[in-house]
Amino acid sequence: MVKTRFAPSPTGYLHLGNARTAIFSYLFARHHGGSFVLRIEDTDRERSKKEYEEMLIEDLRWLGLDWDEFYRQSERFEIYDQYAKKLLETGHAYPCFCTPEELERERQEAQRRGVAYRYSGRCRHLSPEEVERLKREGKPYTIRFRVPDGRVVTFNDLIKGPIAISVDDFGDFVIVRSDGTPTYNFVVVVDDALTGITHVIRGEDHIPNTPKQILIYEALGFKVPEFAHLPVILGEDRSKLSKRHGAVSVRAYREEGYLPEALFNYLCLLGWSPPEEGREVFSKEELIKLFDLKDVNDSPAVFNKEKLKWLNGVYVREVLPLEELTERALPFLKRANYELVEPSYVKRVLEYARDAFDTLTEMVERLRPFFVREVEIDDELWSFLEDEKAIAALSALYDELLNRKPETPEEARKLVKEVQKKLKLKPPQVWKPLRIALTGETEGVGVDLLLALLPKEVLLTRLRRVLERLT
RNA sequence: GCCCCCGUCGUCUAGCCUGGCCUAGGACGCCGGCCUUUCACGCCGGAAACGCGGGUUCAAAUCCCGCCGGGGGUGCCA
Repeated sequence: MVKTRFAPSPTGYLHLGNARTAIFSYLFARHHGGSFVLRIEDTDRERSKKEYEEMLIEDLRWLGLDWDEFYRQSERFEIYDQYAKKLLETGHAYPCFCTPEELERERQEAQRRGVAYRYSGRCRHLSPEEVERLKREGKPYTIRFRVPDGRVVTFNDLIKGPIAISVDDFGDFVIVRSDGTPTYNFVVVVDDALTGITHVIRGEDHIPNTPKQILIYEALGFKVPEFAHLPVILGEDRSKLSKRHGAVSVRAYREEGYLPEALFNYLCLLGWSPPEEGREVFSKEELIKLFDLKDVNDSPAVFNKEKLKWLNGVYVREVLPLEELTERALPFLKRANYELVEPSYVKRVLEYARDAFDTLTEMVERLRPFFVREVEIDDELWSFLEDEKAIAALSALYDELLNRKPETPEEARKLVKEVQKKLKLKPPQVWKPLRIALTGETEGVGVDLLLALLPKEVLLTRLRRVLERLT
């Protein structure tokens, strides 16, 4: 059975790149009817924070992911100890008493000579007696993995194809720190092996780690899983997507009024393409059905906010059921402190005006005239209203609305047209002042919608205030 | 420096494995038009790419080599 995992470290918000990795791992597992594990990689106790872990989980859930198993590495230290001991016993690892200062010197020396740095292996050959003596003296030590000489580790990456890396590129590496905590390359193997992960799907920045991990798998007698390394997500300048590029956390997009379904869908389009050409809008269920690692592109993708915005708009106006869209919209309208935020009313407005915005924060702006009681009109716009014809049109409209409030946009257009004809005006001569009177803007959603949807008394109040000031 | 990965329109991508169907297809964005009470939405149309140089071949985006460019790694971070 297929089993994948997503293993974030709780050191910050859920990054878009990690979110995509999580999504691909999730889709792959679900596609194969397998299971998906969430593992918190908090072995670095300095940087790991409980709050981050909570936000990570919340964001993952918000995106629509669910998992079958959950655990923290910080709860499994005894297990790692056990395996470290085993490596020590079998000679695959050894204690290293080199101090950070000594290692730093080695590193600088290597750099000065222009050669690749790798640990010298100085502690490799300490006799058991020496080790005992140093330990008794209380000298702190790390545990290093003994990398076999001259080996070339190969693996067949499911996305990149065959990869071969010589162990000459790295020296014996630390698997247990001097404070007794295990390091990433070690625990990742123990956990993946013990929990039966069949496919390790992660970012391509982990490719250099893979041979180290394969050596540990072998030393411990574990079965080596399949690996799939996803190309990274880039910013506009083609460097790895980071804070410098603006909003890069799932949280930020959530707060900006993006829908989880759209973000999920968009992230999938970054690097993966559907087998059937020409379609880009997919539900999670469809993605589970269609997703395959063989359709993942092996070159990095630039994150394009414009396209995400467009796709979000597609979800807003076409995909989400009206009921659902209303639910999502309400918190945003409430947060804006609008007065006319009543669910059934909001639903009715969205029914007609959902094609006017791409994101929910954009909605808050664009649909403002529907939800506030009164609108402000800038001085410069008054000049358009201080016009004989405009005044005539507005007062005629006001009189009509008094006893004939239109219930649909069609009725509204009919009513305005009658007034326009009667006063012998051109359409814009009545629509434009009416728009300004009702919204304080020169552009925006259809005025017919406002006439049909806005409560009668709100409509009349706005017109009355304008007319009072004009006459 | 060394190691690894990558290189099709501005961007996401299809095509590459299994050369000819590619006059290189789709999408976002951009430009123009239509619709229209405005802005959008929608519809129609357009500009826009095989990094460079060598091979192999009747034929190369597709296969091979070199170069250039970009990215990542090089920790007692993950």
